[in-house]
Amino acid sequence: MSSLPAIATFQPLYQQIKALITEALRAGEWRPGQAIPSEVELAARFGVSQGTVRKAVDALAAEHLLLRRQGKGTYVASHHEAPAAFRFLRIVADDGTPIEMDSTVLACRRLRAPGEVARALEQRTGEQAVQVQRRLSIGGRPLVFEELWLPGSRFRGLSAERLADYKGPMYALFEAEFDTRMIRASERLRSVAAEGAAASALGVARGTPLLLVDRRSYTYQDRPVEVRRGWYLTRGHHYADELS
Amino acid sequence: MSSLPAIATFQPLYQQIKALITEALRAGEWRPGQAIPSEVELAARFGVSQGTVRKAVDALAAEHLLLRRQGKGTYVASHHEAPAAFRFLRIVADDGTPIEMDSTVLACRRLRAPGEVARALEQRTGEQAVQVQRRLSIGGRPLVFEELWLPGSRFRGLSAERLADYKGPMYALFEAEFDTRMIRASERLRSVAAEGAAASALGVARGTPLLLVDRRSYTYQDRPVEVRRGWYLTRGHHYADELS
DNA sequence: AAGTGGTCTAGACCACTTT
DNA sequence: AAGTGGTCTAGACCACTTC
Repeated sequence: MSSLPAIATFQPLYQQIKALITEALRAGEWRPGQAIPSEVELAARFGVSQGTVRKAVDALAAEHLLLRRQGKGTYVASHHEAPAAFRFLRIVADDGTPIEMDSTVLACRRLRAPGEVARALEQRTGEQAVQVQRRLSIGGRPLVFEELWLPGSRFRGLSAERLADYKGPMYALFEAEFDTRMIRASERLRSVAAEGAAASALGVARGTPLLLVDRRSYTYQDRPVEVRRGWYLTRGHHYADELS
Repeated sequence: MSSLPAIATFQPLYQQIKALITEALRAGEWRPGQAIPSEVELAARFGVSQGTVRKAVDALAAEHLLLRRQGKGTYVASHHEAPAAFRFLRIVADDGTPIEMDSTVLACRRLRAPGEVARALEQRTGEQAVQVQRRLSIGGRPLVFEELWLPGSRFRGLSAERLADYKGPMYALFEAEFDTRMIRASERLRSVAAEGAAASALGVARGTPLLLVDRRSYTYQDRPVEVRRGWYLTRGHHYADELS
């Protein structure tokens, strides 16, 4: 006879299993790119049937936390693999050409987080944060200017050099070096006139229309870990979105 | 003994059931807002187990073609209900205020579809199409100017009057009056300078930054049935997107 | 009480991958 | 041959809605 759960905490078994697996992922029990135990093993570990584990894993795969590979096993999703990388890169050439952008790091400073940033990151006001500014170009032509803020505690040791030396998506670096995997993000898009740092970094006249993208990114269990603002030059490229 | 499927048409039973249900939806066997038969009835009709029907219905519910309601039944999704309406309306006030836009129909003409439009709608070039132009305002302040093209054959009888008289989302009208339910859409976003018809409809100076949204909408079985271009004034409002 | 979808189990067999 | 996830079935019971 096991103890009963407290009122209002009833939830289906498979959701409890899902939460346990998510917690193991957050704790780093299995690394991105690695296989997690088989369904049979997980069923034994949690004391439920394979069907229940399957339903939990299905849900996590639908959220892109896990990746199922028939005959091989179930893997922890990673930003080192193409499918994950493109989910967070929505800018696309008008003719469908795959894009390959070069990153130039313009700044990487440790500062006290401004109030708005601290709130978004759920930090105490004035706590340390890392500010990064960079430009993304394609064949020498500037396309994006970005400024992002990260919680200082999570990103100790992040520097302009490490950002510049790293080949591949920034989120892959965060995952590999700072144990921080971006799971989802919410964005707000606006059209604005170029000015200030964005205009000069992109080399366009003030007043040029730019797509302004404000992003908040979250890691496991919906913890916010990045605030990002990007200015996109949408000449020959566009932001792609699927509504369904 | 039933006949064997041809080579390369093997697919899981539940996907075949899913296709059969989709075809019934396309054919209008059950109307938007109505309940479809219960899982037990569908299982009997198709000669499979309830579990297999369940998996097919789960997939269709995940694609928002169906809506499950515990204890009541499974319903055909409808643009007359809030959840569906908001999936295709991504513009949101910065402070989160729910928005209520007034539509002013500026034009509704039957024309020969331009080449690009005809291609997008998979029509023969020169076939008839309906062009609609309208302005969306919020409290008297213009927010969006839109131009959209629909295949003439599907939208016989569509007129400026019917558009103007109808209360509610345009897709609800299309669903109720023209048997055409928009299922999904893909959009391309750019930042552009206001000019021409968009500038005058929105009452802004030429050169004002606008968010340009190009949309293609599809009905059952991925048939394209709408091409739409919208110019959004993003002052106090933004386009919201979730990446996951 | 009866009907609906939601959960959980157990077992069989299939498709794919690796050894 | 052995191990993985993928499909399909059958049956039990639960939660919610309606009569």
